[in-house]
Amino acid sequence: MPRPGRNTYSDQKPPYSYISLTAMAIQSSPEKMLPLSEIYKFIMDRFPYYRENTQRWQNSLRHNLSFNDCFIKIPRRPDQPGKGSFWALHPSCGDMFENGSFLRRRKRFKVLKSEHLAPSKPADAAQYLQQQAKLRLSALAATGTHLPQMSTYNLGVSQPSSFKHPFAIENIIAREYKMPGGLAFSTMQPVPAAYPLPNQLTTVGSSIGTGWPHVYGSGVIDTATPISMAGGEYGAYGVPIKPLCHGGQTLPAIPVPIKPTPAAVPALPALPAPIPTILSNSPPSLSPTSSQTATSQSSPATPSETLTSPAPALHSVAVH
DNA sequence: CCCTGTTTAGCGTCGA
DNA sequence: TCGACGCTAAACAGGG
Repeated sequence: MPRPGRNTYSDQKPPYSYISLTAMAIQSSPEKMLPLSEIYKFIMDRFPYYRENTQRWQNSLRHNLSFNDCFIKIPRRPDQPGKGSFWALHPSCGDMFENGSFLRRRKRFKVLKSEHLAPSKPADAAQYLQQQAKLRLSALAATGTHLPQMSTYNLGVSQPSSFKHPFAIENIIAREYKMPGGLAFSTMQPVPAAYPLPNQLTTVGSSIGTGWPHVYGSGVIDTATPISMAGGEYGAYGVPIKPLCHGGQTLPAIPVPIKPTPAAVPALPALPAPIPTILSNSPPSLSPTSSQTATSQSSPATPSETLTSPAPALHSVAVH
């Protein structure tokens, strides 16, 4: 199979499904939620391949957002003009890619139908979620807790502030992005968070999310290309082959899913559920399974089994 | 009008 | 072989 050039994959389809690409984009944002346009932007900035045929893949991507329960829609606040809603990852979509392949999930993520804890009606669900979020936020504020970059969902969960979600920008793109010491995100953020957190942290990922410098174009990527992880040079994009979405129970900041799913409020209530930590800490031993470069199709080039993640996210409903 | 979002359908690939 | 999953196309509705 053709091995993509060293510096560019512009003509090669990245070894990631739209679901994983979308998840990456969402997770790269400080708020853990992005409007559709920003998701497009993220993907196009990062993967030259997707700068073409936009009509095609964007349609597919939209399809995925609507079709997959792992994505939840978060409405804009009235004072936030703009088109479309924000999209976030469902709290329990954690181990979708546990098998290490980002082309094919082991199971499709589906929201649990009989979530006894959750309200039955969508409307109630949204309200419920909002309440939950409020509670957590206020609790957080009260304790002066430093929001560990992730989300309020991590609250209650014994999680060290150093926790880094697999989708965390650190894991995803940190490789080639040398964040200029805590670049403030605020000023460059084109789209205000739907539900800004009190402590909108500005750690690493901050500068990336939406207004991040065109890293790719800036040469950071093409020149770097240092990583040789499974799948080969895709590391150049800084896309973590492994750490991506696995067990992380991260969440969009204060999501208020408006998905028309009847019982669309699964995991949230179960917040205090322990998360299969590990992942984040999983040694960066992205074993260079090298062998073959992922060519989108055919072989997912299962990039490494290194991320031994014993516990298959329990509460994540990988029903299907 | 364009973008966003939903839904349906068909086809190819992969894994059990 | 079959079911699940992913990709693509397309139609349609609603909103800015």
